[in-house]
Amino acid sequence: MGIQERKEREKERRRQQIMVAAKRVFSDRGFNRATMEDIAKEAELSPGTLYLYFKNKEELYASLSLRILQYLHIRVGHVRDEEGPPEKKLETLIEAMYDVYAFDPLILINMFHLQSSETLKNLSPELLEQIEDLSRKSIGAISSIFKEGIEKGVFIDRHPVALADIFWALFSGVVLWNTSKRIIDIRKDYLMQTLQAAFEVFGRGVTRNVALPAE
Amino acid sequence: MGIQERKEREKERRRQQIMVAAKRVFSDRGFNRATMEDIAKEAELSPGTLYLYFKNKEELYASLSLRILQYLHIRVGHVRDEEGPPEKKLETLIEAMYDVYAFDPLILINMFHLQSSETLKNLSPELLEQIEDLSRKSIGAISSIFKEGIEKGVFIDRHPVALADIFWALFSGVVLWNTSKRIIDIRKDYLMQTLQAAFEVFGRGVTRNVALPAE
Amino acid sequence: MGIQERKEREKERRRQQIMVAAKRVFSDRGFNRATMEDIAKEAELSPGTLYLYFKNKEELYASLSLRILQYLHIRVGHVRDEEGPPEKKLETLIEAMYDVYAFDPLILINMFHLQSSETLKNLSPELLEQIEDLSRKSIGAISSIFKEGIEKGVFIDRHPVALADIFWALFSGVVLWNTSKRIIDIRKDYLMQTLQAAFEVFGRGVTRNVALPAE
Amino acid sequence: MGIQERKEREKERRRQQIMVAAKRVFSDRGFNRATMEDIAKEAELSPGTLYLYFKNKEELYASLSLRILQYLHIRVGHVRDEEGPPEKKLETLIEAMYDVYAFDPLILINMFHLQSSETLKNLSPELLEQIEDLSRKSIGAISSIFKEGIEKGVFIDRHPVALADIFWALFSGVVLWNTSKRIIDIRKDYLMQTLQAAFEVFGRGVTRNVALPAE
DNA sequence: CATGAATGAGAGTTCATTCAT
DNA sequence: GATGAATGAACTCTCATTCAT
Repeated sequence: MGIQERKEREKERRRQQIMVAAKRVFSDRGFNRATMEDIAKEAELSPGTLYLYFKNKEELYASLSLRILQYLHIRVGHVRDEEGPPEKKLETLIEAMYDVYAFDPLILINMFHLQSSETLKNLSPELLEQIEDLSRKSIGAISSIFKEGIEKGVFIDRHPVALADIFWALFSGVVLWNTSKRIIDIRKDYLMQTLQAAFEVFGRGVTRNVALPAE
Repeated sequence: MGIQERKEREKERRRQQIMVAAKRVFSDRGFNRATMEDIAKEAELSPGTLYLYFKNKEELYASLSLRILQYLHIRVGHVRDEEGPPEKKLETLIEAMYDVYAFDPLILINMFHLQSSETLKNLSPELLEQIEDLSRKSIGAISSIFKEGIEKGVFIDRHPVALADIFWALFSGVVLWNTSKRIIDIRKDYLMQTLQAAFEVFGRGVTRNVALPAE
Repeated sequence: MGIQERKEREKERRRQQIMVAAKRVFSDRGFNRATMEDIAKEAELSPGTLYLYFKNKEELYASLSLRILQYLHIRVGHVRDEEGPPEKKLETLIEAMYDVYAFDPLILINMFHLQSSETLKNLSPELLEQIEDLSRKSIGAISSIFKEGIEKGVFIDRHPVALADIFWALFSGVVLWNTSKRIIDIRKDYLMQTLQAAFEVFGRGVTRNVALPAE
Repeated sequence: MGIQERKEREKERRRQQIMVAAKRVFSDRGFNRATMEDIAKEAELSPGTLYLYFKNKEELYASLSLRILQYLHIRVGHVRDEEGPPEKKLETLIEAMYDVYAFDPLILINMFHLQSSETLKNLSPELLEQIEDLSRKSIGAISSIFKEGIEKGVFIDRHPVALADIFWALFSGVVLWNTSKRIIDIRKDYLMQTLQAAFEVFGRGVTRNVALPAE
């Protein structure tokens, strides 16, 4: 058993090693321009080995997203389950988003690309299922937060899933649009300011309150 | 002169014909899986002809975005220049977004993909310049609207460009996230509802008002 | 008839116009990298027009050689037919070579390339026949000069055609090798000195004389 | 170590295998008409494999020349370094040329084509450097031979490099011109006789001697 | 398990040539 | 005769993937 376990651990380590390399290469060159050989070199492995751990290039790419989705899932789960008023939870949720971004910015952007792309259609059913599952659960958890807020009269009475979608769309939209602007003008990076303002606007917009705090 | 003109018109028609075909194929298969031969077949032309009108595949892809960017630019310009209070202008701006979406949903999604992708880096300088220019001007026009609103005390006092970025990011984020959800579950399309709610939240969030309308 | 003639002349003028353009483009870019469109642009004509005057690209290329071959043929013919001792004729022959080179260096190099290349195999029988004919006649004329010299005891008793071949090979070899050296080191061009020395060596080598002039 | 060595050897064998096939195909069809697929088929390999050993078609073509250049370099080096009077060295040098020709006639002709062609300009700097280097050294060695002969009063007092150029130009010119004649009239091949006569003429021409042997 | 040489289908692109105008 | 847009075959080259070692 001990041997079994060690082998398992080693196998997992290898996977991580590959994913770390893949992340770097995909981030550098983008999905198309990155070759499996590039990744193999970066991981100091042979191309063949990559295929022992990942079915193909697309799955390797998608696998990167999985980790961050898991992290997202855990974090929003915690936010949903914590004690406190909805306003507070929204605040914590926003903080979670910053952490999700900080967890791995490049992979996050990778994932947003993936989400809205052709690649999604060509994944193996199992992997697609995992991605869907984590996405659904995360959106579900966010929805719950808004649902609670609506029920407590704190948030405006819109479909909780819609609010969750909007929240997520705003987050991903700002990150992507910022990336795009930086491609054009590499010097300026206003992501944090823009995200902060975006969440502020969202908070104000979703909050029902008559007596808004003086902005 | 008549001949010259006719030729010009025909040339433009050919371009359109190719772009229509390209749009279909790119939307169907995505950028990578779409081949120039696919597009040529769809356009009932030979592969070589495509290259008489577009320098390469990426430029053809990017050219699709240009038309919608021009439309966007015109629409937001009008909104900025029209008479009326900022609240009204925001409403018109939101309507413009619906129209931009309706103008060509597939191309719009194409464009959002383009914005946040490696492809952007590989365009010809001229085309990139055009895209940048229209983007900058459009964001600039949206900024002006918010600036006016801030100065008149209607909108919260945040950097107008940040508000414009947020507005645009929200729009693109919702459209992309919706697309993503539909890949997973093809049956449901809540785009319009979600967009509406998103703009409502944004409107509420950006409006300074003491006395918010009962939602 | 006058009209007929004028048309003929104009047609010939067009041909020349194209050949002038072709020469420039072929010299600049080499056979492969030169495109028919390049040549058409250089000639300020349309690609289609080129095909009214030349069957295809290879024939256009080969046609360039024909003019210089004709010039060569005329010049060596004159040398053969002139009065004077063989030594003098060899001198005049050498002068003719300089003139052939000066007649059009680029085309001459073109022709040497053509001679020893795949292209030769793919010409139309008529054109090939013309080239062969002029080559044969020119080599024939040179042979005659040597034959005469041999018979008069001035030149060494080797097969006159062999001597002609050697003479021509030396000339083309020096020109080609010089071209090659200039590709590598563009600054130095010792063609004239080398040619002069080459012909001197040849002259000394082919002359039977017991009493060689002190060199 | 044994394994390493075996792999090295096998790799070299593969390269040879490809070069042998390439030689055949290039000789048959010439550079342009030969396709990489042709060569791959001839080598009983897949097109992709060719690119594991050669960067592109031009480099494969040029690589053929390298071997013969190396052989040339070695042979002329030996001639230069051997003991004996200059006349004897020239004789040995001429013998070396026959051997160079015999070493691989097709490749030699290939190389002469390469030397005087556009292809040369498009090689990778490293390969070009190698070719240049070997050419320079070989011409240098030949020059040394002539230099010695001049100093000893055996050869006429011309620039040794010029004499080397002439010698090489004569050799390549005769080989190329013979090839050309054989394209036209495939039956007759007087190469050996012509070469012999050419070298004889050259020897006589370059030798200073007052008392030439009766020819 | 790991390797990495080999694969080979397939891509984008070019360009000599044609032909309706 | 001249045009030049259109053709489409053919090319080089890439790279995800496989499999014998």
